Amino acid sequence: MNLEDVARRARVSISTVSRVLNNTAPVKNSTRARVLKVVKELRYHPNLQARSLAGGKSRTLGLIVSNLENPFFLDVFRAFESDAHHQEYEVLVANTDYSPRRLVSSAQLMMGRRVVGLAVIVSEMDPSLMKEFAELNLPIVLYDVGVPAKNIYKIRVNYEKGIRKAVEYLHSMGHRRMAFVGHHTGLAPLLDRKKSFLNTMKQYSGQVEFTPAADRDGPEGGQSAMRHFLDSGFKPTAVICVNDFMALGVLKELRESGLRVPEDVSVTGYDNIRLSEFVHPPLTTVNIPRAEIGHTAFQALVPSVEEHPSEGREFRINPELVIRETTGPAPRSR
Amino acid sequence: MNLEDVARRARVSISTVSRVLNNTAPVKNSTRARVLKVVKELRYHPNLQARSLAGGKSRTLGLIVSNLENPFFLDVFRAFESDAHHQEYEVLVANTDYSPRRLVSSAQLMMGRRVVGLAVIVSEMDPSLMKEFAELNLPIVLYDVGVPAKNIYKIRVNYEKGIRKAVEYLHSMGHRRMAFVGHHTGLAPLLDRKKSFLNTMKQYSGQVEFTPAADRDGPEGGQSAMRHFLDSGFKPTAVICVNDFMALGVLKELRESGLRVPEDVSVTGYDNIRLSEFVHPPLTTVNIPRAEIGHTAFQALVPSVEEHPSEGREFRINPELVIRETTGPAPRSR
DNA sequence: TTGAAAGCGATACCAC
DNA sequence: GTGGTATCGCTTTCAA
Repeated sequence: MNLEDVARRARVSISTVSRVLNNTAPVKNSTRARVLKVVKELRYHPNLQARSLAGGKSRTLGLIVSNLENPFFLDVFRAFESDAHHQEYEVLVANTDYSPRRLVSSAQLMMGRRVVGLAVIVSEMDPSLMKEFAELNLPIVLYDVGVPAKNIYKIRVNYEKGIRKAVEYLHSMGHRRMAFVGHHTGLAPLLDRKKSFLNTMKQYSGQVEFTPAADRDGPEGGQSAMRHFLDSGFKPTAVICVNDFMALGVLKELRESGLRVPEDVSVTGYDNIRLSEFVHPPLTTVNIPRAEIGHTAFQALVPSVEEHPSEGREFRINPELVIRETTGPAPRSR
Repeated sequence: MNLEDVARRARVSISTVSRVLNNTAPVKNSTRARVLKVVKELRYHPNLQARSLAGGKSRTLGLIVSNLENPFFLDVFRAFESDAHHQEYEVLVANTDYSPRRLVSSAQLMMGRRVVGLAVIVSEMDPSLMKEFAELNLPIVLYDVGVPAKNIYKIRVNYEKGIRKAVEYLHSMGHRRMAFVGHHTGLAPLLDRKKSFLNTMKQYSGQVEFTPAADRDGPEGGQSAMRHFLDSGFKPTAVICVNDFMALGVLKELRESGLRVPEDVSVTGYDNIRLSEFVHPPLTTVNIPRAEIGHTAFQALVPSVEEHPSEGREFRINPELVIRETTGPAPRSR
């Protein structure tokens, strides 16, 4: 069903139908009513594809994330989507599961859909895609990764600072044997996080032992990474997790191994997802303002009239340590 | 940039470009190569809106859920999306936050996008929308709600049976004071769940006290509902939650009130989300096969060639009790 | 194997 | 106020 069907039935031209549907020009009240009536009767829904093709616009934004299952990304998505809806934008979401291949195909889908702005909140990357982004004439927001360009706005978290805060805190509590649980260390941003840990630890070289391990993102991955440490014989008194989602699994494995948290082992997460308060014990973590990231991304893509048209091309976040109950003094001995 | 730009540069007609892009007719190898080269150089991405407009098709499916934050829906989504991608379908997701208004607008968006199939996995409903669904000429999958019609496939969970299993189990463990934690009891399917609880309890009338409470979906809602019980003076020995997500909050509130689980209070969830194994103690719950729901929904919308074209118009799920560690014998006294 | 031209369902500009 | 029509970027006959 299309405009013509409605027009015929309402005994007007398609132009008029279009006008009443879009309020794009004055229409006599009686005809407007007639058209509206037919629209309702026919349950007519305008073809949005055709509309944006003809109009040349699209009010559609794209959002690509690495893992929707991880509440971190979900929270960013929700803030972004909420802003978008308030301004009558529609958002297309894509999930990559940390796969560069899927990142590329998602981006291509978005471009094919002619989104008017694209937020890429991922950890993986593809060099050629990056180059394409920079050459594109489309506002883009990049998180964690990416080249600079006039159409590209960046959101960065000073991840290292957060890690350092966690490590220093643990060290001050007497911990001298620490482990790092990460995932996808093949991906640059995630590798950097591991390096942040390693670098920070080197400051204590000689007095502190440390080692990293990696597994899938998620509780299962965290659990299996923790099991790896336990099996390997390296028994840390503190475990630093790359994110809260994995920390959930670390806590479980510890519990099942008969180790108490924080008496025997301290654990820290990263992100401060809401779940981190609902596990037991409540998780010590590093806060990253996910909603703010979502809002900022939206702002960068859709510069509001009131606000200054994005002065800076970059938004930096300083993470804060949130001390709860999974951390405590190092045990006397092991 | 469009087909014409590519065509001009490759010195062929747009028809030819279209042909190589879609493999829709034989093209001389040399010209094909030339076209492909230009496509790459120009970083050309076909306009998908135009494509589906011209083609009349769309390979896009719609999925509407009530609350993506609740892992139940996320799991359904992931299974659905995974199947879709394997068959080169794209999926549009919408989240309603249990709002019938948002359900209607999401559905309208999907219809405007001309999806070729729509899965509606929600608890809220709108009568007029339902009627429209039934009149539509579009395959639709409904979960938990809905009218019958030839284009409508239904997925139903025998929710009551699950509740009954939980209640009977708890009763057999000596529990005589039980509470039910739900959310959005204004919505029919959710109200039904509460009623299931109430009805089941009536069988034990005289010997068992019981009461329901409701709050938002999610851990915070669960916590606040549990606090309500505690404050009200009705101190249940067992708490049955409408879903695992809320149970997370119930566990927390109990812990913070100094009540032990399951020694002082038993708790059951519903859904068997993966997180239910990662909380402490691991949650006793009722399993609902979320992935199966996602797969079934996809199958119903996109009948595969091999399978029989969906014989039944309905798929029923029998939930199973999964006993873990949040349930135990009722305490001697309180 | 390739090109020309007729739609697809809207918007928007130009007349009347 | 309202109608006619070019146009958006593509697919799909139909000819050549």
